[in-house]
Formats: sequence, structure tokens, C-alpha cells
Amino acid sequence: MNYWLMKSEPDEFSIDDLKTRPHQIEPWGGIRNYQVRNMLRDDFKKGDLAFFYHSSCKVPAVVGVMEICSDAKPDPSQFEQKSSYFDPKSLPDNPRWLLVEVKYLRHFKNPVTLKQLKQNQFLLESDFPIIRKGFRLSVCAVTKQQWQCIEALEQ
DNA sequence: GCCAACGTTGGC
DNA sequence: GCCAACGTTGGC
Repeated sequence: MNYWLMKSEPDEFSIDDLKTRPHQIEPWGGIRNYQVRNMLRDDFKKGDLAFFYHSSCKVPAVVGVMEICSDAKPDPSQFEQKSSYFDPKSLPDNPRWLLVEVKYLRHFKNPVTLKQLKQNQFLLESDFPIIRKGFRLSVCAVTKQQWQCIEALEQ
């Protein structure tokens, strides 16, 4: 069982949007980075847990928890010419980009802000990815200890 | 809106 | 395979 953090811009898709989807499930599409694609393909497992992180907004923060509820599968938007995620070099019999479905579990009682994360000694010492200078991937792995640390900050 | 830090592209 | 130019991300 693995733990993850997944970023989304709340103006595009927020945790409230996820909560109000039918069955509270949504395909997490639009990933166009090979490192992240490989994580989805090789390391994501049904039943994993992920933090929902709001990025590029007034208060960047971990805002809740979701569950990975599908295996990695082709992201249909790569084949849709009208989509901004269209990739003309990706062929249907050899899809380049993947997605997983995520299911809403809960909101944090209090969002854990990026500022809080940066001030936490354990997260600094354990090299938590999103507080590392220059880290730009929209998905990162979270260790069990880091997961528990962040859940404790929620209180 | 700025800009640092990448990642990607394509000519050579 | 190198690298300049360009695009993107995301905090500030």
C-alpha cells in the first residue's frame, strides 16, 4: 500500500469538485510528464491513498484525502483533437499517457498549508518532495512517516 | 506578473 | 549527442 500527493489547481478541479462528482469518483487526467507517467504505470496500485493538494492558488495546501480506485489506463484526452491535452504523436494501439481514477474520502478539518509543511522539521529532514527547491512534478510519493506527520498537522 | 528551475524540441 | 531556444510549473 503506497501513499501519494497529487496536485490540482482548484480553479480547474478542486476537492469540492471531486466530492460532488457522481460516486465521488473522477479520472485524474491530463498528466503529460514521463516521470509521473512511469509512477502511474509502475507504482500506483488500487487502494493506495493520496493527499489532494491545491496548487497555484492563494493558499497552497493539502486539503484532503482520496483513494486510488483504478489501475493506470490510457488517458482518453490524448486522442481528442479538440482537447488541450491532445497528443498527435500518441497512437491508440500504443497510448503514451495514463490516468488513474480517484475517489473522494474526506476533507481535512484544517488544510495543511505549504507554509506549515516548510516549517516542519521532520518533513525537511526526510526530504519531502514538494518543499524541495525546484520540485515541479504534479505527483509525488509520500512515505508512511510523512503521511502520518501531515495527518498530525491537520489537528 | 515575475522568474527560477526544469523539461522538451529540433537543428546540426 | 549537444545545446540553444522555447514552453511549463507554481510559489511568491
